[in-house]
Amino acid sequence: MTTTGEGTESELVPTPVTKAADLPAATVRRLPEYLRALSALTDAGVETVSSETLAATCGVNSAMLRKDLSQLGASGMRGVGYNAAALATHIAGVLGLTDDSRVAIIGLGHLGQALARYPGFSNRGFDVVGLFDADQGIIGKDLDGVRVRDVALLAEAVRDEGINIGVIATPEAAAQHVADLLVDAGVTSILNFAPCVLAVPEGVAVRKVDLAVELQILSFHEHHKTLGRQETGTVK
Amino acid sequence: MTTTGEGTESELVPTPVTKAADLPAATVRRLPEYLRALSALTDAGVETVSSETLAATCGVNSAMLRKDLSQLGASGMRGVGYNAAALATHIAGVLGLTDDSRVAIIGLGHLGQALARYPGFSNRGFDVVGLFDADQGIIGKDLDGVRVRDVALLAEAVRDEGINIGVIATPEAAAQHVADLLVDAGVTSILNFAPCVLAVPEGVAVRKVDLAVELQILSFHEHHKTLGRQETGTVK
DNA sequence: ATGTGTGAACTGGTTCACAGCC
DNA sequence: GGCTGTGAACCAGTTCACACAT
Repeated sequence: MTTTGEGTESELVPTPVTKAADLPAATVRRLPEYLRALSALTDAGVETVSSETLAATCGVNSAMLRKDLSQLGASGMRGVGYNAAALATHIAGVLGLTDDSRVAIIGLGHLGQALARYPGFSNRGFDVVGLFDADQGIIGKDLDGVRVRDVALLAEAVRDEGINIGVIATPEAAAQHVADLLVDAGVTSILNFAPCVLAVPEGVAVRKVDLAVELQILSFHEHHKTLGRQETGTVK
Repeated sequence: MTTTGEGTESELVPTPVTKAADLPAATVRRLPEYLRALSALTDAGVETVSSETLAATCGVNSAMLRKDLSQLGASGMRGVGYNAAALATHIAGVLGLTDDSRVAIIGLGHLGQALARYPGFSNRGFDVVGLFDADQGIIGKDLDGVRVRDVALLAEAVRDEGINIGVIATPEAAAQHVADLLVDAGVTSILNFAPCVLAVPEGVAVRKVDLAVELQILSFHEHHKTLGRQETGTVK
């Protein structure tokens, strides 16, 4: 079974480790936002940024930002702030973005095609190297330079092309099967857009994005605003 | 059913209130998943379901499910379980799905077009009645029976067509402007796909979906898995 | 016997407030 | 002065375990 991480190599090292082994999940969720804000700042020529300023642009509390950053071994200068460029590099390193991840998208309906062409992926360190579908009408089609292949070739491609993230954009009915294919081929990170819960073995990370769920949550707030008085429903 | 009609505050009322006024955010997030699982069950002919079973299909702890349900005034029968159909109806009522929400999508690039045609919206009680863009090359185009209009007509349409949810699928640069338009037109629920933090007044609910962020979170886990095992761990 | 409903314990996450360094 | 780093207080969310209804 998937060996549960056992990085015994650096246990004796006495230094304040830069290693970000087990960050709280809540912290990890916020890192990409920090990174994006920092990129915007450095692009604008900013060199140093205070936790107060950065937190404001990310919509979070400054104390939380500082705690998050200290948890990953990043450090600012007291009285000054953080070096924006260095901090961005550090966060990118913690997130493992230094070498591009190789992504396969399975299911090239409207959503899958949109994902395949989504500039935010390539812009932020993700190479979409594989597109797969079961529909002969789509197989062979070229999307921004990547040809759609038969899903039967998925396992081979995962091995040969070092794909390490699978994005499932199939209909619900096919999602679990595709997940099984990915897992069998050795993929341990899956992003699932199908509206269903996937069963995967331990050690495989699955994140689910259900577009309709987001609308339903908004619907709840909308519904309860219109019930009686208005409510401060500003959620994140 | 769902007598959630009264909008009056009920602090003095001694009865076990059916009111789902301020549900914990964590509970609200899970309701759509419960609803989806229940729909699947009723479609399969199931009449009664235990918290244990339902929780398993939703991937949550059964005690949490029971607590969630009791918090919205739903009730099962001790020793038996929950009536699947009645529970589904009740949750739908709490989420405000009894009358379809009217959705506008702004920005019809690849992602916006995919959203416009996403079957999960109409299937789950959302009417996409408005499509808007600023690009003359897209305005006028017909997407599954809905014509793309000039974003200049957005405010008018919001008022005339009772649009109450806005979905922003524009590039980052336009997102805040569109959000302002929506807010000015009276929309208080926004789903934002642009990778930026929107500034909105109190009382406006914004949910953000950043597709790249999800990949970055997966990247983190992937990165830290491979710190322990350096070869791609194709373990079965 | 079975499975809900819920107080109580627990875990994780956020905010506060201030000591310490620049 | 200004701002980071962090213990302590606080709060939300989750799990446990069991009384109680059917």
